[in-house]
Amino acid sequence: MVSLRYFVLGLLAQKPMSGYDIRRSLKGLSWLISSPSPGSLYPILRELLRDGLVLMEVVPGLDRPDRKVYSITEAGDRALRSWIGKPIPPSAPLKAFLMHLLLAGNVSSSKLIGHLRQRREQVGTSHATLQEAAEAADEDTSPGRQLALDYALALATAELSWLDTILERLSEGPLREGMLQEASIASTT
Amino acid sequence: MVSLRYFVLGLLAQKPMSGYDIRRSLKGLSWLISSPSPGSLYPILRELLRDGLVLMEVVPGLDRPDRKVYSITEAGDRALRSWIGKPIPPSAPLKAFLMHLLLAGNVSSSKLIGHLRQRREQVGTSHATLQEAAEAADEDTSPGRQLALDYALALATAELSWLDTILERLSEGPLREGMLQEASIASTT
DNA sequence: ACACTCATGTAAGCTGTTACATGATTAA
DNA sequence: TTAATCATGTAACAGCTTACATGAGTGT
Repeated sequence: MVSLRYFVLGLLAQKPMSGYDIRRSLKGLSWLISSPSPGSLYPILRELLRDGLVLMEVVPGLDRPDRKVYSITEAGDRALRSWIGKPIPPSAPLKAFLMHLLLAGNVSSSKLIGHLRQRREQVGTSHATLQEAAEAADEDTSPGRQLALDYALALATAELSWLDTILERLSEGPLREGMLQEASIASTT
Repeated sequence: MVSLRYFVLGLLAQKPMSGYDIRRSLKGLSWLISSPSPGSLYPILRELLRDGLVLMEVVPGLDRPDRKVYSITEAGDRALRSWIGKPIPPSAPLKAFLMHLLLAGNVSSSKLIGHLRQRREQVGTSHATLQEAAEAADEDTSPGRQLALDYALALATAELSWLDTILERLSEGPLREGMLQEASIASTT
């Protein structure tokens, strides 16, 4: 469900690329996702091709190996948009959400806001749960547990505040330059 | 490497339990880890038994099904401590780190501090990377990418500040009651 | 001579998941 | 009688990873 598959499709939606190009692209996003090994990327490309979501063209390389350049099809575009529209399960790791954001931000601002709102709710719920657990903790609670709880609570609080800030700004108007860097810096310095 | 395996072992180090008990215990920690399905838990117990890290005793239940109660062995205790002592790879998800913290906090405060310091370094590095990426962003950077970057940056900043606060407090003295709740609240309200 | 980048792939394994299967006891 | 709790497990699959394999060209 995290699906590198769709993330790759999202990259191909921007421009046609070979497997190697994709790996380089993904390395540039290493702050977000650990670059997939060829062992996962190439099979994914074959599946996308098999399912008709991409086309493949062999571009002979002069002085270098041939490249298989993949480009997205209309069906692929539909599949991508449908995937972006789908809600993200609360259990999904943060990275899955960031990947969704990244793709949604390139496609539809209303879907983007929808995702942010949904995330705000999910984090709000888990924040409440954490706070209950923290309040229920007493001197019998193990130190490790107390630490872990406080850690998780601090992060949930920060995430919540970031989401609220961004949602407020987005409700005032569309995404503009300079709107973002300030959000994180202001809320944390 | 995340290893539910060792987390289960850590639970058994506190008191002997049956598979069912463990599942209940883990449900109580659902804010930390999604309770493993029986499909992953029972095979793990069999492995631990096979490797001599736990013992198993069948406790016949009157009026209810028999229970297989597992208890940790000396070898299991050694394996657990050795695991807790191992550094956590930077690529590990946050949850893996929290699990480590939780176990380490119950075992050795020096190892706990070691883990926190190591995490501080790792988050510091990724924070620096994120900040570089954020500074390199210009008006050509896609909105999705800007958002995702800022999101990740805000979280890394919050995590860093929590870690610094806790490490400072721990350097002044051992973990005491009331030391924690304040940490997250102070840094976020 | 050695290592690195370009470029593609396969095989085996790890760590988990979902869904299924079984069967007794207790509460609504 | 229907559902929930107690208690154990299997089978199949998902989504990766690591390590291996191949081969040309370029730089030191």
